[in-house]
Amino acid sequence: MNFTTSEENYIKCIYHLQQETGTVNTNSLAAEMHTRPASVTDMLKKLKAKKLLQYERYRGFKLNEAGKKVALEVVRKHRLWEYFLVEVLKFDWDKVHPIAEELEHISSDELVQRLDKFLGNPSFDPHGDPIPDRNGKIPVLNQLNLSEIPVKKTVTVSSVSNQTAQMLEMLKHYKIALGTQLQVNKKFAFDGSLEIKVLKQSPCIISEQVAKNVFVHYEL
Amino acid sequence: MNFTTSEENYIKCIYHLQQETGTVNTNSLAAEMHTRPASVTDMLKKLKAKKLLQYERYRGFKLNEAGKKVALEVVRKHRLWEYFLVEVLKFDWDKVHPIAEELEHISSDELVQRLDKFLGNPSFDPHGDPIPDRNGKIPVLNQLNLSEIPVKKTVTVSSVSNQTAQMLEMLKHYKIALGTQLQVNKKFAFDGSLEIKVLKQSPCIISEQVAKNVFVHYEL
DNA sequence: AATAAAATTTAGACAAATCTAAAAATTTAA
DNA sequence: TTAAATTTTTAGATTTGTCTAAATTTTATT
Ligand SMILES: [Mn+2]
Ligand SMILES: [Mn+2]
Ligand SMILES: [Mn+2]
Ligand SMILES: [Mn+2]
Repeated sequence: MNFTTSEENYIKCIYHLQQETGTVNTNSLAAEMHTRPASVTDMLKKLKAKKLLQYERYRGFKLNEAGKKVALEVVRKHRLWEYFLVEVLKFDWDKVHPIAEELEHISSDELVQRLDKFLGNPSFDPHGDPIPDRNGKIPVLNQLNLSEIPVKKTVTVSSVSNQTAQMLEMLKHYKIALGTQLQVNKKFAFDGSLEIKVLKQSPCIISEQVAKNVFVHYEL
Repeated sequence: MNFTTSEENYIKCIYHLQQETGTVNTNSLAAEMHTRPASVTDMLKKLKAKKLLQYERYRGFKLNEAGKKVALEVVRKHRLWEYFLVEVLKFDWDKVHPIAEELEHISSDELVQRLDKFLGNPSFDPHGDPIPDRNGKIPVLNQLNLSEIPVKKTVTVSSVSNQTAQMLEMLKHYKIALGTQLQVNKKFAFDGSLEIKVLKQSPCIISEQVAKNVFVHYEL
């Protein structure tokens, strides 16, 4: 089966939303897609006709197995292209999303296979998000939230959940990127802020809001 | 100004046709685009409204300077991506056209700049066609048709004008690719066929029809 | 349980890109 | 120089994806 760019964007968006909430509703999908609820309803009918999702009117919806498979293929392409843009073409990691949003719709399967191979079958994209393999299998990483780790423990930044330009700009300022090693010096109970020490940088303070969006891993 | 995929495909196609014939007519464009004359007329109105071409109804049409500029940008992207697919991802040269036909519509200017730089600012695509530079300037190569070169002169294959799958399959069989060095041993007046000797291969005979589509260059 | 509020869908419209069939203009040829 | 053939355009539909405004259904609140 073949899908339009618009269908693929909806499918991917539904996939991300249902990862968090199980079942998805019309308004939140409309908000996420920057479109109108009526447009969402129209598209839901098409995707249901193509047997990609469970959907009863007024009842919410979620992708079935066929839908998830399509979503994972698009996610795979998106993240492989992001990896390419950052690692090969040397883009900053906060500039690649909109370009990958276009590249993910290029249809050739062989292109994806060869790109994957050329890149060395990477497991994570430049934002630390896992790249599904050709079978849709997603690598798991035992990761913790930065706000929850013990002090004085050296950890490695593995992903960032808020990927807005504002957030990424802020992380760039702190010189925090994926793979950056750091430790928490002190936790302030008053507002949940943290003093952290990034390797080779002087200590600095980050808000709880930032910390909540940074995930790290460390050896046990 | 921003253009749709469909507009870009029409513009590119008009560009190629007017290179040969000066001014283009509705039916030949429809044939080349695998569409109907009525659809061409519809698109011509849009492109004229966007001031990309000279067009009076029933009178034929051609791109103006603005239109040529757009065409050259699309051609540049197409050929850069083909170069990428062959040289970086190791696709066979006869497989890349349909993929580049999609990739050429990715809109980011910075992507094109970085891709060009990463590839080493190549001047010719895998089919030997020149790649316009960022200003739309096209490199010229002093080339001759294979059917016209003197015997026993070593020449280098520089481009192939018929790029159908059938032609490329045939050239692959003969082990002729861009950059291949060869010489003509003998010319047969009867049917215009040639005995050629490809470097490191034993001599073989090619038809006049094939030779007419192969262009070569050599030092004077 | 009745009513108000919120969420969702339907109805109807529009733009882009395509098509077929018919009309109009141009070119060719008797 | 008319008539025939060819080319091109117009008229009117269709599909996809979107929208606004109105209607419907569900959920929350008195
Ligand atoms: Mn996208
Ligand atoms: Mn990403
Ligand atoms: Mn194209
Ligand atoms: Mn080419």
